[in-house]
Amino acid sequence: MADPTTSRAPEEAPGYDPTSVERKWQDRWAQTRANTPDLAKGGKPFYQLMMFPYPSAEGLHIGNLYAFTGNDIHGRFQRQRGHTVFQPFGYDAFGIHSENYALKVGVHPSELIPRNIDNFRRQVHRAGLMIDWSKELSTTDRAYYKWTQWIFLQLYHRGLAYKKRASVNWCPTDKTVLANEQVEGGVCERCGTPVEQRLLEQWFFRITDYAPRLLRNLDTMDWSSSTLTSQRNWIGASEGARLTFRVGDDGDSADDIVVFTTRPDTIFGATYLVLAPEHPLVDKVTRPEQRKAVDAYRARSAKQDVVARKTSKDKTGAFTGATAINPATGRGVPIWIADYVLMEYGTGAIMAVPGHDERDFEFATAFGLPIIRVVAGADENADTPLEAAESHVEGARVVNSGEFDGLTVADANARIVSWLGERGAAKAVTTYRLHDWCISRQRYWGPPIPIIYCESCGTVPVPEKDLPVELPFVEDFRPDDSGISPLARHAEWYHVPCPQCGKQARRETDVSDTFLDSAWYFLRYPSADRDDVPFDKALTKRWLPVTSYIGGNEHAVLHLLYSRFVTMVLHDAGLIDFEEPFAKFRAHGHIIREGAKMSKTKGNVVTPDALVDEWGADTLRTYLMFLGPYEEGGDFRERSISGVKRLLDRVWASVSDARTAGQGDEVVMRKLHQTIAKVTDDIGRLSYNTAIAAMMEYVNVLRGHERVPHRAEVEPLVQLLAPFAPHIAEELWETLGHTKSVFDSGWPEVDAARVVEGTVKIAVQVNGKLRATVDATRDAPQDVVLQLALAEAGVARFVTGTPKKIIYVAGRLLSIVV
RNA sequence: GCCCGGGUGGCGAAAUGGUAGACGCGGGGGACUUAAAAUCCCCUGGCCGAAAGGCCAUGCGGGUUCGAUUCCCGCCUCGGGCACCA
Repeated sequence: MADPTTSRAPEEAPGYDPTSVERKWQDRWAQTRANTPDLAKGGKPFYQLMMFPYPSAEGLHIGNLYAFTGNDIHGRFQRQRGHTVFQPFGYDAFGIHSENYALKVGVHPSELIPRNIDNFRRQVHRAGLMIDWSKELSTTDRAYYKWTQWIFLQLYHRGLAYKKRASVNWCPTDKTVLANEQVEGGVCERCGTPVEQRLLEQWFFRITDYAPRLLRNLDTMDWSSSTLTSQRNWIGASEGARLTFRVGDDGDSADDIVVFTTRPDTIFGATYLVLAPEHPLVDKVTRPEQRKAVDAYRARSAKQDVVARKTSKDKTGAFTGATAINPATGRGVPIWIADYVLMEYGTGAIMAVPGHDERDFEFATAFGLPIIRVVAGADENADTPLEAAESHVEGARVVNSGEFDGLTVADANARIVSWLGERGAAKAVTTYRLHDWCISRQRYWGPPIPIIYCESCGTVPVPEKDLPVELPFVEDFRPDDSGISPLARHAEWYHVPCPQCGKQARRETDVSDTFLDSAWYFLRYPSADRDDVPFDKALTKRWLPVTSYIGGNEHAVLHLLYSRFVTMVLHDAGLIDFEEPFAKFRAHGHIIREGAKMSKTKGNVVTPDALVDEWGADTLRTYLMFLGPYEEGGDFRERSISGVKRLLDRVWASVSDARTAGQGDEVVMRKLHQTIAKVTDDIGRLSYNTAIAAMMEYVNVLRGHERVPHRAEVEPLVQLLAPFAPHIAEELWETLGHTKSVFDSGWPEVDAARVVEGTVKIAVQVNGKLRATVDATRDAPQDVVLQLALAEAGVARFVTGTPKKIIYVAGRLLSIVV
């Protein structure tokens, strides 16, 4: 870009040069530690948290910058409003992403990650974010993951960490375990090979124990409603009942099959039972003559890959030869196995009601099992034939159900549960869809799980004093066919004396899930420079829970739920005094480009570096926020960035011109105070785009006449602009003769008296159509406005007789109905 | 299939019951300039009309209301998430 200063006459103020202004203020902020608040003493603590990024090799993505800027504006605004604002930054640098990238380029992650972090830090610095760099952290720091392991131990000691055999996603081509996020539509996201299931011993956290609380607290939390909804759906509570069916032709066996259902009212229509193929009772109930068929089916479904299971919903199954007694009808029903029943949900067994469940209907049709109607809609009766499963509830009544016939679904539900309950065959329960959190990763790049296995002592947690269990340097960290972490190949590390008996023992070789790293980083930040504690008690009390957290909704479930869970556990352990980590959470939208998602494969990625070079960080920041409503995202169109640059140029010019002291023009000052009111309100609710538009409007008024602006007209404008464009604001604030930072200058006050207009335009409608506007005082009485309105030819023309009705909204509109 | 968002000028958008299109981009015209850039000013939803003015218009169809982009009912469509959850 041409340097605008060269063409200027010497007596004119120098033009706006973003590069030098931004460098100057970034350096000054660093020198004066301007963004490092005194966490121990600063008044009105305000913890503004942004989601820390995974430091990819590609560098900062424009989407990262969009997220950070939205936080930064809110944080800077709060600071100007008088809060001590803590806005830290860090890196979520462990995990499969780094590892896979390292494998691809052949550089060890321990070398790659610091490099990436340096690049991220540089880019974040250039963006002018108000970061307290004294508390910077990376989850890969020894001083960080030591405490991640400590968190594991806290859960372990409270009985919330346990090991069990569970299936993992296995890619036979890459010979590696895949996280769920790496499986797209049943195939490996890297090579496209169908993913298989493998059974491995894995560590789990008992998050399901906390499901009711995780769900209940949502009702009173100040979070984006979309995020709350996602969490509710993910936890997925279902109200229903456990019903017990006794095995055997006449219910003589000692075995009970317990099913879960949300529709106990339909039990009279339960014509068969289905067990998940891996259900523990399958072996026991299967009759000898059916053994072969059952075993064959179980073998097949165990081997079946994920793709087949996800794409084909055809119903398959096998008959066990056994029957059980329906506790409501007293009749025998056959017991089948089928993979449409999932072992992980409910009890792993269902009562099938083919008349009123689509899946059961398909299965019953395929295998010729009886279908009975037990619910009838308003225009149906007990004998209306069923063409398909009918699941209606509202206005429906129970039929073919003995003494319960004629009851509504809701009534029948309650009555049947208590009726069966008296005989010990039913119990009302709530089932959750949430599963326990599998934290094991058979990988290299993560914090080793701090557990030691000893022949004599069994599973022994690593004593706290021995933390961290350091991640050793392993040259070849490629996962292999064994499904065992590469850490097992490091003999000196792997073999370790038992902390209890001192005998030769071996370490757990799994590392923990990256989501565990990020489930507590907000607790660490205020104490990030402390090595002796995970988080300082006093600082934590003062700074947590997080005051304001703004992040992407892609983390609506996992990260935010895990963070809540870990916080609750630490609360229950008496380590912190709050159980919800984020007092306020807002989900921001996503940025797309020219109507399409930005992605490397589409080749439409824009890089922040190039944009900062060309336009300056202030313009880029402000432009990103101007694109659209922050909570909905925006469409990046580079051509329109010039409008925002023009705003900054005009503000620069106005301040440079403003030499006159005094009151300021009345019309301009009124607009100024209206603008202050709007910008203040808009930033508070993250409506950044309209705040910027309001400032543009004000600048249009300010520069509308051929006149020299007064100081009083521009000074508050600089303060309003500061959160969006911090560098230029500091520079202009200094130009205006201030020695303190604009961020310590406060926030302009609205003078309410100046905001109100003397006369206003009042819209006049006839039968709902706008016919004229009239000028009147804000509080003019209806009669006066009506007279004015009728004097308008455009109104009189349409008002022929006496008006039927008149609606008057003072200061806004007059509506005449004829 | 289920859940959550959207659909408004040429484009990004604003207005959450009260003058639809603020603000910005793009486009057109003009001023300044030898010229260009920059800057500044004016115009810019569609149709009819010389003008005054009128009519139409917020995905589609209904409804409530003096008045609906906004609230209600039914659909179409795009984006995101989940998916045999009993």
